[in-house]
Amino acid sequence: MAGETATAAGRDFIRDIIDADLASGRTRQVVTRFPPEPNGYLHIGHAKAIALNFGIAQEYGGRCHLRFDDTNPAKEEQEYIDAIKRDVRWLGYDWGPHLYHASDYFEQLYEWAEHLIRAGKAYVDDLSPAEMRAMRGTLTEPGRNSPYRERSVEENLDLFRRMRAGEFPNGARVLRAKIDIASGNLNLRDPVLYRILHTAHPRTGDKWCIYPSYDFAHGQSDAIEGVTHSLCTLEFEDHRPLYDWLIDNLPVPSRPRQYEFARLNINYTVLSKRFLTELVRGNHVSGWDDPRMPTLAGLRRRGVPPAAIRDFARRVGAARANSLVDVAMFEHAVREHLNKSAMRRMAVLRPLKLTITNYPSGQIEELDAVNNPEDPAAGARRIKFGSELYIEQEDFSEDPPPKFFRLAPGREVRLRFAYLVTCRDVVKNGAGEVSELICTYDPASRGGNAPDGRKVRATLHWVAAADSLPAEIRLYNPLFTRPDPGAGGDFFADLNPHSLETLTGRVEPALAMAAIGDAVQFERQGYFCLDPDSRPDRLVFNRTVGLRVSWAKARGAG
RNA sequence: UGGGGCGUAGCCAAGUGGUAAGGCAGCGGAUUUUGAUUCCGCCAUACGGAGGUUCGAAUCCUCCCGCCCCAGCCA
Repeated sequence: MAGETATAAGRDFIRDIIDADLASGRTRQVVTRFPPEPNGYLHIGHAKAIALNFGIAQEYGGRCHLRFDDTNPAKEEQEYIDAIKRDVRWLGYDWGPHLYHASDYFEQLYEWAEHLIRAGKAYVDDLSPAEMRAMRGTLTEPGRNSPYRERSVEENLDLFRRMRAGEFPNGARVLRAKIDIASGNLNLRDPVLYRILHTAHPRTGDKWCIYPSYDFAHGQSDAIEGVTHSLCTLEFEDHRPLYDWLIDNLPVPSRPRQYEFARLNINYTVLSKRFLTELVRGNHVSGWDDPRMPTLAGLRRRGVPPAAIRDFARRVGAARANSLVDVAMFEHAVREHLNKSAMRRMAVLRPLKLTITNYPSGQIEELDAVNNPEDPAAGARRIKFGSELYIEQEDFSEDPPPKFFRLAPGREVRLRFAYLVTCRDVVKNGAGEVSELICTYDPASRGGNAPDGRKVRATLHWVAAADSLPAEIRLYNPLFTRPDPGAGGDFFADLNPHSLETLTGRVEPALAMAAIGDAVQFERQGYFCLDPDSRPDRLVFNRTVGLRVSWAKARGAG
């Protein structure tokens, strides 16, 4: 992507392999593919794989295909196909005309299955799933050959064709590769190539009632498409011998190679489709796009820029060691991108009234406020100031602890872009809580500086009572309370009950013009974006990520 | 106990026989009308451990330890 960090593209063992393949002439043009199964939404772990595959294709002037691995109609849905395409595009990648489905190749795969049968390298097995499991052996004991293993080519062909014709019920028979039932690699113990599944397929409808297994579909699809480097995660490592066996024994048009890298893990969240699906189905979150979810849909709604995700993927790199990345690294990438682009606005999350007694009651004046100190081109805006304002509750302390620089009785601070004010009195409600601050201001400090040059330790954000809008503010915290959710045995017990905090704050009027998804920085608070739940009379903002708070640690708070 | 992998700082991660990149986090300091940003500095005599080869080893050899994956007609 243009504009990506100037740092050199990450080096990794995959790029080293490609360099060598290019140098030796084994590869002319690099072709990769991202092969999701449409049985759930994409998450940031997939983003790593997407960035790797599409990124490599871009760097080497090759191409990357989007291919749906739709070989199991029992689990796959059109909704997921649509969502995946939307998310990959949003991430910033384009597969051009190269949109494929494993189901596009069903006829060819079927023919190759017969080819294997004719070559005496595949057979129809009548064993039940339970029998097959019992005869497969264990991790330490070899399996035993199926009694159907030596059927004739003619009988296998006949049976396989009748499987296709729908003559048998689900589970009655399968087609198996004849490899080595005693192999130490369980994937080579006569793996299933085809199973009977009387289920309609999202794309092929009722045309098929037998479907190829992942192993039989994946490598052959790669070969059909001319994929040169088939990148997948570590758990498929044991499948590589099978991948190669099939390629070696079939008249495929090209010779793809599989390489495995470690999947992404991030602490305080979960990156497994199964668990994410459970969170959605169990209503632990509002949906796949709940901003607390690590899904691309959730991150988008939360306000994370796609470029930040790409950058994060690049920083994390691709290697073969299992790892658990600190979510702080992700947040850093998000802040880095938003800092440069987000307009600054003032918003008070937990309002505390502040009245300036020596400011002419009813008077309103306009002050200049820069939109983004990081980007002069972003210009400035006018904000209204009056005698009645709101500041942040946490910006006042009646009995300030050491190192607390903000407002306190008798203390003077600056109101950003406005004036220096001094707290003269504190008003409390019946419960003894501070409900209002009585202050005076220095008329000579307009803009925020006193003519005599005196300094203040703090600058507070604020909003004018009469010129601000109420808004719902949603603060998101980690979805889980422990860095490794589920490691204690119960994944749901680790859910963070405070992962969502909803507040009603007040924001400056300029925010009414925001569009859904627009990123803004609420000064001194963090980056926020307008949520789709917003209505003209009820703005709703999501906190994408907070600003760094170095002083919070000093006082032992979070 | 079978097969396949992986161990470099708190977290990622380069390194491929010549004397440990970079990022995140952290810690100092400068600047600052966001306790933000930015900037400067610090942060592995050490590469899971023990032997060995070599003038020289994170890199080669041997043994040991630890962790991950595999027994779906899921992907």
